[in-house]
Amino acid sequence: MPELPEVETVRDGLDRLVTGAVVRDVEVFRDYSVRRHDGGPAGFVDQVRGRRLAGAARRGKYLWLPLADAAPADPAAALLAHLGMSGQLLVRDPAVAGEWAHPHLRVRLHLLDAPSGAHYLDFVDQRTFGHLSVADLVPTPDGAPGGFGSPLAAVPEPVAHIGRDLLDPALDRDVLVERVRCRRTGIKRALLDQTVTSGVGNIYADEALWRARVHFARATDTMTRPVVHRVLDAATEVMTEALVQGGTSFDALYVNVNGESGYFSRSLAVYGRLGEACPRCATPVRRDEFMNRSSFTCPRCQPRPRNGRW
DNA sequence: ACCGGTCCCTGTTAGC
DNA sequence: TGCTAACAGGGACCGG
Repeated sequence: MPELPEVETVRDGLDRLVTGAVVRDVEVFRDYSVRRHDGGPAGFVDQVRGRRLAGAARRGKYLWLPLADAAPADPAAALLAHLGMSGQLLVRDPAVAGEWAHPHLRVRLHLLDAPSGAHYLDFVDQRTFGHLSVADLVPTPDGAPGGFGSPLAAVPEPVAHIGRDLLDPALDRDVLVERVRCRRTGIKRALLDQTVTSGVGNIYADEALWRARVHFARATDTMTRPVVHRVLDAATEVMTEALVQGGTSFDALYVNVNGESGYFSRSLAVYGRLGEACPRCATPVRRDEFMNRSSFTCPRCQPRPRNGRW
Protein backbone atom coordinates (compact mmCIF):
# COMPACT_ATOMS: atom_id res chain seq x y z
CA MET A 1 0.00 0.00 0.00
CA PRO A 2 1.56 3.25 -1.01
CA GLU A 3 2.67 5.36 1.94
CA LEU A 4 5.25 8.14 1.84
CA PRO A 5 8.25 6.08 0.57
CA GLU A 6 6.28 4.53 -2.27
CA VAL A 7 4.75 7.85 -3.28
CA GLU A 8 8.19 9.47 -3.20
CA THR A 9 9.50 6.70 -5.48
CA VAL A 10 6.69 7.48 -7.91
CA ARG A 11 7.30 11.25 -7.62
CA ASP A 12 10.98 10.84 -8.39
CA GLY A 13 10.19 8.66 -11.39
CA LEU A 14 7.62 11.07 -12.77
CA ASP A 15 9.96 14.02 -12.29
CA ARG A 16 12.57 12.32 -14.46
CA LEU A 17 10.30 10.66 -17.01
CA VAL A 18 7.49 13.10 -17.80
CA THR A 19 8.58 16.63 -16.78
CA GLY A 20 8.22 18.86 -19.83
CA ALA A 21 5.74 16.60 -21.61
CA VAL A 22 2.59 18.06 -23.12
CA VAL A 23 -0.70 16.30 -22.55
CA ARG A 24 -2.08 15.73 -26.03
CA ASP A 25 -5.27 14.02 -24.88
CA VAL A 26 -6.95 12.55 -21.80
CA GLU A 27 -9.19 9.50 -21.49
CA VAL A 28 -11.25 8.85 -18.35
CA PHE A 29 -12.42 5.23 -18.21
CA ARG A 30 -13.85 5.39 -14.70
CA ASP A 31 -15.64 8.55 -13.59
CA TYR A 32 -15.21 7.65 -9.92
CA SER A 33 -11.44 8.04 -10.30
CA VAL A 34 -11.88 11.80 -10.85
CA ARG A 35 -14.70 12.19 -8.28
CA ARG A 36 -13.00 14.99 -6.37
CA HIS A 37 -12.60 17.20 -9.42
CA ASP A 38 -15.01 20.14 -9.30
CA GLY A 39 -16.03 20.09 -12.94
CA GLY A 40 -16.50 16.34 -13.17
CA PRO A 41 -14.78 14.08 -15.72
CA ALA A 42 -15.42 16.42 -18.68
CA GLY A 43 -14.01 19.39 -16.80
CA PHE A 44 -11.00 17.34 -15.77
CA VAL A 45 -10.23 16.46 -19.39
CA ASP A 46 -10.64 20.11 -20.46
CA GLN A 47 -8.28 21.37 -17.78
CA VAL A 48 -5.51 18.87 -18.45
CA ARG A 49 -5.58 18.63 -22.25
CA GLY A 50 -2.99 20.85 -23.91
CA ARG A 51 -1.12 21.63 -20.69
CA ARG A 52 2.55 20.96 -20.04
CA LEU A 53 3.62 18.93 -17.00
CA ALA A 54 6.07 21.21 -15.20
CA GLY A 55 7.53 18.89 -12.56
CA ALA A 56 6.52 16.56 -9.75
CA ALA A 57 6.01 17.48 -6.08
CA ARG A 58 4.75 15.66 -3.01
CA ARG A 59 3.56 16.20 0.53
CA GLY A 60 2.85 13.06 2.53
CA LYS A 61 0.92 10.74 0.25
CA TYR A 62 -0.35 13.49 -2.05
CA LEU A 63 1.45 13.95 -5.34
CA TRP A 64 1.04 16.77 -7.84
CA LEU A 65 2.30 17.83 -11.26
CA PRO A 66 2.14 21.63 -11.75
CA LEU A 67 0.45 22.50 -15.04
CA ALA A 68 2.18 25.05 -17.29
CA ASP A 69 1.01 26.67 -20.52
CA ALA A 70 -2.26 27.88 -19.07
CA ALA A 71 -4.28 30.72 -20.52
CA PRO A 72 -3.00 33.96 -18.93
CA ALA A 73 -6.21 34.50 -16.93
CA ASP A 74 -6.18 31.03 -15.39
CA PRO A 75 -4.88 30.57 -11.83
CA ALA A 76 -1.82 28.40 -11.24
CA ALA A 77 -3.00 24.80 -11.01
CA ALA A 78 -1.70 21.27 -10.72
CA LEU A 79 -2.72 17.75 -11.61
CA LEU A 80 -3.25 16.25 -8.16
CA ALA A 81 -3.09 12.53 -7.40
CA HIS A 82 -3.69 10.37 -4.38
CA LEU A 83 -2.92 6.70 -4.93
CA GLY A 84 -5.19 5.43 -2.17
CA MET A 85 -4.61 1.74 -1.52
CA SER A 86 -3.85 0.37 -4.93
CA GLY A 87 -3.24 3.32 -7.26
CA GLN A 88 -0.30 3.29 -9.67
CA LEU A 89 1.01 5.90 -12.09
CA LEU A 90 2.66 4.03 -14.93
CA VAL A 91 4.79 5.72 -17.56
CA ARG A 92 4.30 3.54 -20.59
CA ASP A 93 5.53 3.31 -24.13
CA PRO A 94 3.41 1.28 -26.56
CA ALA A 95 6.51 0.47 -28.60
CA VAL A 96 7.65 -1.55 -25.60
CA ALA A 97 4.45 -2.43 -23.80
CA GLY A 98 2.29 -2.80 -26.90
CA GLU A 99 -1.32 -1.68 -26.83
CA TRP A 100 -2.09 -4.06 -23.99
CA ALA A 101 -4.52 -2.32 -21.67
CA HIS A 102 -4.36 -2.98 -17.95
CA PRO A 103 -7.71 -4.32 -16.64
CA HIS A 104 -7.78 -1.58 -13.99
CA LEU A 105 -6.78 1.33 -16.20
CA ARG A 106 -8.88 4.27 -14.97
CA VAL A 107 -7.33 7.34 -16.64
CA ARG A 108 -4.83 7.68 -19.49
CA LEU A 109 -2.89 10.81 -20.39
CA HIS A 110 -1.47 10.82 -23.93
CA LEU A 111 1.90 12.56 -23.87
CA LEU A 112 3.98 14.47 -26.39
CA ASP A 113 7.68 15.24 -25.95
CA ALA A 114 8.20 13.37 -22.70
CA PRO A 115 11.94 13.23 -21.88
CA SER A 116 11.62 9.45 -21.65
CA GLY A 117 9.86 9.26 -25.01
CA ALA A 118 6.89 7.68 -23.25
CA HIS A 119 3.50 8.00 -24.89
CA TYR A 120 1.22 7.40 -21.91
CA LEU A 121 0.89 8.27 -18.27
CA ASP A 122 -1.59 5.67 -17.00
CA PHE A 123 -3.50 5.82 -13.74
CA VAL A 124 -4.21 2.21 -12.79
CA ASP A 125 -6.20 1.52 -9.62
CA GLN A 126 -7.75 -1.80 -8.69
CA ARG A 127 -9.62 -0.79 -5.52
CA THR A 128 -10.41 2.77 -6.65
CA PHE A 129 -9.63 4.50 -3.38
CA GLY A 130 -7.22 6.69 -5.30
CA HIS A 131 -8.20 9.66 -7.41
CA LEU A 132 -6.99 12.39 -9.76
CA SER A 133 -8.14 16.00 -9.99
CA VAL A 134 -6.99 19.42 -11.09
CA ALA A 135 -6.64 21.85 -8.20
CA ASP A 136 -5.60 25.49 -7.82
CA LEU A 137 -2.27 26.17 -6.14
CA VAL A 138 -2.46 28.24 -2.95
CA PRO A 139 0.49 29.86 -1.12
CA THR A 140 2.01 28.13 1.91
CA PRO A 141 1.45 30.12 5.16
CA ASP A 142 5.14 29.88 6.12
CA GLY A 143 6.45 30.86 2.69
CA ALA A 144 8.54 27.67 2.47
CA PRO A 145 8.36 25.31 -0.51
CA GLY A 146 5.08 23.42 -0.62
CA GLY A 147 6.63 19.99 -0.41
CA PHE A 148 9.29 17.58 -1.53
CA GLY A 149 10.33 18.42 -5.10
CA SER A 150 8.46 21.72 -5.12
CA PRO A 151 10.42 24.89 -5.90
CA LEU A 152 7.22 26.90 -5.37
CA ALA A 153 5.93 28.06 -1.99
CA ALA A 154 2.50 26.72 -2.89
CA VAL A 155 0.39 23.57 -2.58
CA PRO A 156 -2.82 22.38 -4.23
CA GLU A 157 -5.79 23.64 -2.24
CA PRO A 158 -6.92 20.13 -1.12
CA VAL A 159 -3.44 19.58 0.36
CA ALA A 160 -3.33 22.84 2.32
CA HIS A 161 -4.74 21.28 5.51
CA ILE A 162 -2.22 18.41 5.47
CA GLY A 163 0.79 18.71 7.77
CA ARG A 164 4.34 18.66 6.46
CA ASP A 165 5.81 15.18 6.36
CA LEU A 166 8.83 13.84 8.23
CA LEU A 167 11.13 14.07 5.20
CA ASP A 168 10.19 17.69 4.45
CA PRO A 169 13.20 20.01 5.00
CA ALA A 170 10.80 22.77 6.08
CA LEU A 171 9.24 20.67 8.86
CA ASP A 172 9.76 22.16 12.34
CA ARG A 173 10.29 19.04 14.42
CA ASP A 174 10.01 20.76 17.82
CA VAL A 175 6.67 22.30 16.88
CA LEU A 176 5.47 18.88 15.71
CA VAL A 177 6.48 17.27 19.01
CA GLU A 178 4.42 19.85 20.91
CA ARG A 179 1.44 19.34 18.59
CA VAL A 180 1.55 15.61 19.31
CA ARG A 181 1.82 16.18 23.06
CA CYS A 182 -1.13 18.59 23.03
CA ARG A 183 -3.39 15.93 21.57
CA ARG A 184 -5.69 13.91 23.77
CA THR A 185 -5.59 10.63 21.90
CA GLY A 186 -3.44 7.54 21.34
CA ILE A 187 -0.04 7.85 19.66
CA LYS A 188 -0.99 5.75 16.64
CA ARG A 189 -4.08 7.84 15.94
CA ALA A 190 -1.86 10.93 16.08
CA LEU A 191 0.67 9.37 13.69
CA LEU A 192 -2.08 8.46 11.24
CA ASP A 193 -3.71 11.90 11.44
CA GLN A 194 -2.44 13.57 8.28
CA THR A 195 -3.14 17.05 9.66
CA VAL A 196 -0.52 16.48 12.37
CA THR A 197 2.14 15.10 10.07
CA SER A 198 1.54 13.39 6.75
CA GLY A 199 2.80 10.32 4.96
CA VAL A 200 2.59 7.74 7.76
CA GLY A 201 0.11 4.92 7.14
CA ASN A 202 -0.76 1.74 9.00
CA ILE A 203 2.37 -0.19 8.02
CA TYR A 204 5.00 2.39 8.92
CA ALA A 205 3.10 3.44 12.05
CA ASP A 206 3.33 -0.11 13.38
CA GLU A 207 6.97 -0.45 12.38
CA ALA A 208 7.93 2.90 13.92
CA LEU A 209 6.15 2.14 17.21
CA TRP A 210 7.86 -1.25 17.40
CA ARG A 211 11.27 0.35 16.84
CA ALA A 212 10.56 2.98 19.49
CA ARG A 213 9.13 0.32 21.86
CA VAL A 214 5.91 2.26 22.33
CA HIS A 215 2.42 0.75 22.36
CA PHE A 216 -0.06 2.19 19.85
CA ALA A 217 -2.54 3.15 22.58
CA ARG A 218 -0.07 5.22 24.61
CA ALA A 219 -1.81 8.50 25.47
CA THR A 220 -0.08 11.38 23.66
CA ASP A 221 -0.52 13.79 26.58
CA THR A 222 1.42 11.45 28.88
CA MET A 223 4.41 11.18 26.55
CA THR A 224 7.60 13.07 27.34
CA ARG A 225 9.35 15.06 24.63
CA PRO A 226 12.18 12.51 24.31
CA VAL A 227 9.71 9.67 23.81
CA VAL A 228 7.79 11.57 21.13
CA HIS A 229 11.11 12.37 19.46
CA ARG A 230 12.02 8.69 19.62
CA VAL A 231 8.78 7.71 17.83
CA LEU A 232 9.20 10.38 15.16
CA ASP A 233 12.86 9.44 14.67
CA ALA A 234 11.83 5.81 14.24
CA ALA A 235 9.16 6.74 11.69
CA THR A 236 11.68 8.86 9.79
CA GLU A 237 14.19 6.01 9.82
CA VAL A 238 11.83 3.30 8.70
CA MET A 239 10.49 5.43 5.85
CA THR A 240 13.99 6.47 4.77
CA GLU A 241 15.10 2.84 4.67
CA ALA A 242 12.02 1.89 2.67
CA LEU A 243 12.68 4.72 0.26
CA VAL A 244 16.25 3.51 -0.31
CA GLN A 245 14.84 0.10 -1.16
CA GLY A 246 12.23 1.50 -3.49
CA GLY A 247 9.12 1.11 -1.39
CA THR A 248 7.15 -1.73 0.13
CA SER A 249 5.23 -4.35 -1.73
CA PHE A 250 3.67 -7.24 0.12
CA ASP A 251 0.61 -8.04 -1.96
CA ALA A 252 1.96 -7.24 -5.43
CA LEU A 253 -0.59 -4.46 -5.92
CA TYR A 254 1.95 -1.74 -5.62
CA VAL A 255 4.51 -1.17 -8.35
CA ASN A 256 6.64 1.91 -8.92
CA VAL A 257 6.50 4.26 -11.84
CA ASN A 258 8.21 1.78 -14.13
CA GLY A 259 6.08 -1.15 -13.03
CA GLU A 260 8.70 -2.65 -10.72
CA SER A 261 7.74 -4.00 -7.34
CA GLY A 262 9.53 -2.87 -4.22
CA TYR A 263 11.11 -5.30 -1.80
CA PHE A 264 10.92 -3.58 1.56
CA SER A 265 8.30 -6.02 2.85
CA ARG A 266 11.14 -8.42 3.62
CA SER A 267 12.36 -5.92 6.22
CA LEU A 268 9.10 -5.50 8.14
CA ALA A 269 9.54 -6.48 11.78
CA VAL A 270 5.95 -6.83 12.96
CA TYR A 271 3.46 -5.67 10.34
CA GLY A 272 1.49 -8.62 8.95
CA ARG A 273 3.54 -11.07 11.03
CA LEU A 274 0.98 -12.42 13.50
CA GLY A 275 2.49 -15.18 15.62
CA GLU A 276 5.99 -14.80 14.19
CA ALA A 277 8.96 -14.11 16.46
CA CYS A 278 9.75 -10.51 17.37
CA PRO A 279 13.19 -9.83 15.80
CA ARG A 280 14.39 -8.38 19.12
CA CYS A 281 13.09 -10.77 21.75
CA ALA A 282 11.43 -13.65 19.86
CA THR A 283 8.06 -13.14 21.59
CA PRO A 284 5.24 -13.98 19.13
CA VAL A 285 3.83 -10.90 17.40
CA ARG A 286 0.31 -9.94 18.50
CA ARG A 287 -2.51 -8.53 16.39
CA ASP A 288 -5.18 -6.19 17.75
CA GLU A 289 -8.19 -4.64 16.05
CA PHE A 290 -7.76 -0.91 16.15
CA MET A 291 -9.53 1.79 14.12
CA ASN A 292 -11.26 -0.96 12.13
CA ARG A 293 -7.94 -2.31 10.95
CA SER A 294 -5.02 -4.28 12.32
CA SER A 295 -2.24 -3.26 14.64
CA PHE A 296 0.75 -5.50 15.12
CA THR A 297 2.91 -5.25 18.24
CA CYS A 298 5.41 -7.21 20.26
CA PRO A 299 3.62 -7.71 23.59
CA ARG A 300 6.93 -7.76 25.44
CA CYS A 301 8.72 -4.81 23.77
CA GLN A 302 5.50 -2.78 23.62
CA PRO A 303 3.48 -3.52 26.76
CA ARG A 304 -0.05 -2.15 26.78
CA PRO A 305 -0.35 1.03 28.89
CA ARG A 306 -2.87 1.05 31.74
CA ASN A 307 -4.54 4.28 30.70
CA GLY A 308 -4.14 3.85 26.96
CA ARG A 309 -6.40 5.41 24.35
CA TRP A 310 -7.57 3.17 21.55
C1' DA B 1 -11.69 22.95 17.77
C1' DC B 2 -11.07 18.45 18.58
C1' DC B 3 -12.10 13.64 18.59
C1' DG B 4 -13.75 9.21 17.09
C1' DG B 5 -16.83 6.43 14.19
C1' DT B 6 -18.56 5.31 9.45
C1' DC B 7 -18.40 4.69 4.70
C1' DC B 8 -16.54 4.54 0.13
C1' DC B 9 -14.59 0.54 -3.44
C1' DT B 10 -13.07 -4.16 -5.53
C1' DG B 11 -10.41 -8.45 -5.84
C1' DT B 12 -8.66 -12.15 -3.17
C1' DT B 13 -9.05 -15.51 0.23
C1' DA B 14 -11.07 -18.22 3.91
C1' DG B 15 -14.78 -20.85 5.48
C1' DC B 16 -19.05 -23.43 5.34
C1' DT C 1 -18.04 -26.95 -5.92
C1' DG C 2 -20.30 -22.51 -5.15
C1' DC C 3 -21.63 -19.20 -2.42
C1' DT C 4 -20.93 -15.61 1.22
C1' DA C 5 -18.24 -12.98 4.40
C1' DA C 6 -14.11 -11.02 5.84
C1' DC C 7 -10.32 -8.28 4.70
C1' DA C 8 -7.09 -4.78 2.92
C1' DG C 9 -7.13 0.80 4.19
C1' DG C 10 -6.70 6.71 3.51
C1' DG C 11 -9.38 10.26 4.12
C1' DA C 12 -13.83 12.90 3.59
C1' DC C 13 -17.46 13.58 6.29
C1' DC C 14 -20.47 13.90 10.27
C1' DG C 15 -22.16 13.91 14.97
C1' DG C 16 -21.02 14.65 19.79
